[in-house]
Amino acid sequence: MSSVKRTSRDIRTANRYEVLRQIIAESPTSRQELAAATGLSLATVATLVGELLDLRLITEVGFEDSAGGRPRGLVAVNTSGGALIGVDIAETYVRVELFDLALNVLARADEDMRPGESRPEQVVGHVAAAVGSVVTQAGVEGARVLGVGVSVPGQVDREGGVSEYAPNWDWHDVPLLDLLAEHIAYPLYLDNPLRACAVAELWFGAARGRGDTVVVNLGTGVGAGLVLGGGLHRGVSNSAGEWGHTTLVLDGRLCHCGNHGCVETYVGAPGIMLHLRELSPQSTLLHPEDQTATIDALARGVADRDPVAVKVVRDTARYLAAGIADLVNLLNPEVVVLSSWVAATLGEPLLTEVREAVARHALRRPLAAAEIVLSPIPTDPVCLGAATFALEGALSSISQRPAKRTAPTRSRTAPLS
Amino acid sequence: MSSVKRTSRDIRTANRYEVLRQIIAESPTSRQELAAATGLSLATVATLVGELLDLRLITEVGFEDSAGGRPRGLVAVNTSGGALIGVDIAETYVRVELFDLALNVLARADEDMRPGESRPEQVVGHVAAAVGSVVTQAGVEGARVLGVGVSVPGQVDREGGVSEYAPNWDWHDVPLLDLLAEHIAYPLYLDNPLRACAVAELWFGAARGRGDTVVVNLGTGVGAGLVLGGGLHRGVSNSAGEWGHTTLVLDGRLCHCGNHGCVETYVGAPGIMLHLRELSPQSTLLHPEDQTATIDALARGVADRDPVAVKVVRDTARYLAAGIADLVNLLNPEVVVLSSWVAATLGEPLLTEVREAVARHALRRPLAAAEIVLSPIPTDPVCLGAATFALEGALSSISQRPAKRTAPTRSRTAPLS
DNA sequence: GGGACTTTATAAAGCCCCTTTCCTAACCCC
DNA sequence: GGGGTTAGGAAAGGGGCTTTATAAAGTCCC
Repeated sequence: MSSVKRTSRDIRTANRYEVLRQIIAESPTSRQELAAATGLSLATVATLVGELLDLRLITEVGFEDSAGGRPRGLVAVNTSGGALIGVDIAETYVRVELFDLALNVLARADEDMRPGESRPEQVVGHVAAAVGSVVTQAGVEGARVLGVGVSVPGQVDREGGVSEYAPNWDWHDVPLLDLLAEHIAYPLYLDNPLRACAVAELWFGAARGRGDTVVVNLGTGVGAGLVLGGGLHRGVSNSAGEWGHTTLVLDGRLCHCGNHGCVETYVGAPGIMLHLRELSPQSTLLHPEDQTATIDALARGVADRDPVAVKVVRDTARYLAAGIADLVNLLNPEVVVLSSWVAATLGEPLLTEVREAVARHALRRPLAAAEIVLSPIPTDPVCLGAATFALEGALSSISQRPAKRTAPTRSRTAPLS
Repeated sequence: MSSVKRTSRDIRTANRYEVLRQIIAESPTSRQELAAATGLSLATVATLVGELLDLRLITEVGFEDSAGGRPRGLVAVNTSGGALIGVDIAETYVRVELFDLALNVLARADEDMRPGESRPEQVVGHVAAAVGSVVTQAGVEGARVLGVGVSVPGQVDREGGVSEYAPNWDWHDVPLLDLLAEHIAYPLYLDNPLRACAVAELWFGAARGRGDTVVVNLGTGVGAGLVLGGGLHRGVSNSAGEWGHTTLVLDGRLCHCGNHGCVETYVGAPGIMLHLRELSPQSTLLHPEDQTATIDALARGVADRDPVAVKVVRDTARYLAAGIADLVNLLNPEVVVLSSWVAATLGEPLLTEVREAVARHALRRPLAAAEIVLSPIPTDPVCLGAATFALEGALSSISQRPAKRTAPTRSRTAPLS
């Protein structure tokens, strides 16, 4: 057989996700509202809510006022019913956040990594320390940590928990989860930041309750997470979404991937800095060794109508829009989300320019269907997405039958005669 | 709710497709083989085979020799159990093919359209004439025609049967199926050639039994059909796959879509001709008014090691490969199929060059997973795909309960107290 | 030629989903 | 406190798939 075997169980899992998503999004809510929002029958919603109650993921929190008639029972996320941890391993830092079940950040730990620290053991050490730290800070008991999602750049084998290739450290087939498991006792889940951001948007962001979505990630690196058909599109070897190395300019700038003119070299933070330097080598906006400071300065510059800043952002938006228009034509998504720190920092001015430029490039019909937005997620989307992987893991590992409290009542009748 | 609601019925439909696909692919086959090939249980396969037998789509054709044990019953496509018609409406011609249920071509009719003939009524007239012709030629009774699939270029609303936008004739919102229904009494299905080719590959070609596939269409126009997650990816407004207008060269050749440097202007037949003319304006390969003749001549030229032809094909392959590499990185498919007449005509030499050039551009991991092949479909893939839409339509409209042909033979034993 | 063994195909039963229907519970208002 | 109204749960029903049992149809061998 070819593609994954679909079974009725997948429907159940998807519905369970959907209901929980809805509850998290709108926290005191009633079964009626859930049924309306998900399109499921009241009975199904009731059983799913029952499951989630049994798992202590949600609790009953009173009743709605009624104007004649039995009042609706309200359920809400049981914020103290568990904790989820998201780990964002990046090139220069490790960030770990601990969330309650409403996905509020309860604790955060950042560890900087010096340029030399590229051995897996060193990275694992930082992660373990930070995870220990957030658990202590938040004061949760270990037993309540439902899982730890880990995001590591590059190519990932999620089932095996292996970082197959991490370009920044030249890792090859590092069994990251096994190494982490020696220090961390909670269930571990591995994936990469592109997919973490995408799943964060799917659960809590601009893709929630919408159709096909492209999550465009603008950070130091660039990539796209694809939410197609209601779920993450992973491709056949879990490496879909490598959009950063799409050729944008034939024979353009040299990229570290070896090709020329990749999207990433124009709209990634280093590419933006390069453009700024080319335009105005002496610009006060430029902080040569600090991407974050430079992008921050650019954003302020745009607000102050600094012509250089405006031009840099506009040019960046045009490059970006050329790429996004191609995505819109190819995939015909309902939503395109601009995510990650560069997008968050440059914000509305970037968005406006991108919208205009995409409108000039894309075909009419797919364009009409596509809405381009900034990510509405206020915190670090990678940590949030990583934690979401842990949440999904915890939810999908419910398979034990409800235990059917059958006393041993001579179940199988003896053969009569 | 957002994306399509999935129900257990969809599973059944998918399984029915899968079983029939398998039977068509390997025609006398047994239930055992089907179960092994599809991963379904024997019982499920048996019921599905029963359904297909009831529908007269397949028949029992004897038994396998056995070496001890009951021999396996063999089933095969019931070629004479029905006919399917595929209609390929293109810019300059209408081609109609009539297929038996094994998807062999039984009859074909081509109608040329003069440049002036762009009114929907004129096109509909040609289609109706050609459909009538193939039915007569093949000598099938009308009642045995299960459906007619129609492919029309551009943007299509398949539910409504409307051609929302056809660039070559500047059609807007033409209710094509309604117009056709006045002349054609069979069930009608509408879509566009990109998706027709993709679905042809999914059922009968390189995507059968494989994972995610990109079908790259090289004809006068260029586009991509996406087979993701075991089914056609349509996007949110059924216009996914518009890959021909992806920007390949910033500020490159002007495209009729209004942009510059679209893939289509380089690897579509007119683009290839333009390149040939630029390289060698007096080339004997060039047939200024005839795309087909020129591409044929190019193919022969490559076989004869004509340096101009070789260079044109190599350059075309490089442009094409740059685009394909981006698709491979973005979608991480298992298969990339080169389809349509330009790909079929240029054949192996093009494929070889494309493979090499993609290998230079794509990232290692997605590249390793992707196999690039020529379409193995020997006939017109658009007609075949269109007919496949009709087949899918006929199959999915089975909802009537099997009627339980219980002769009153007291089958159910009376309760023996 | 008839048992023994093997293999296939169908029937029955069980489990998992989801939905519809019915009924009780809970609340408002008069 | 009763009538009207709405919520929520239990039961029944329908569709799907699988496992297990049984019937059917062969081969092989004595």
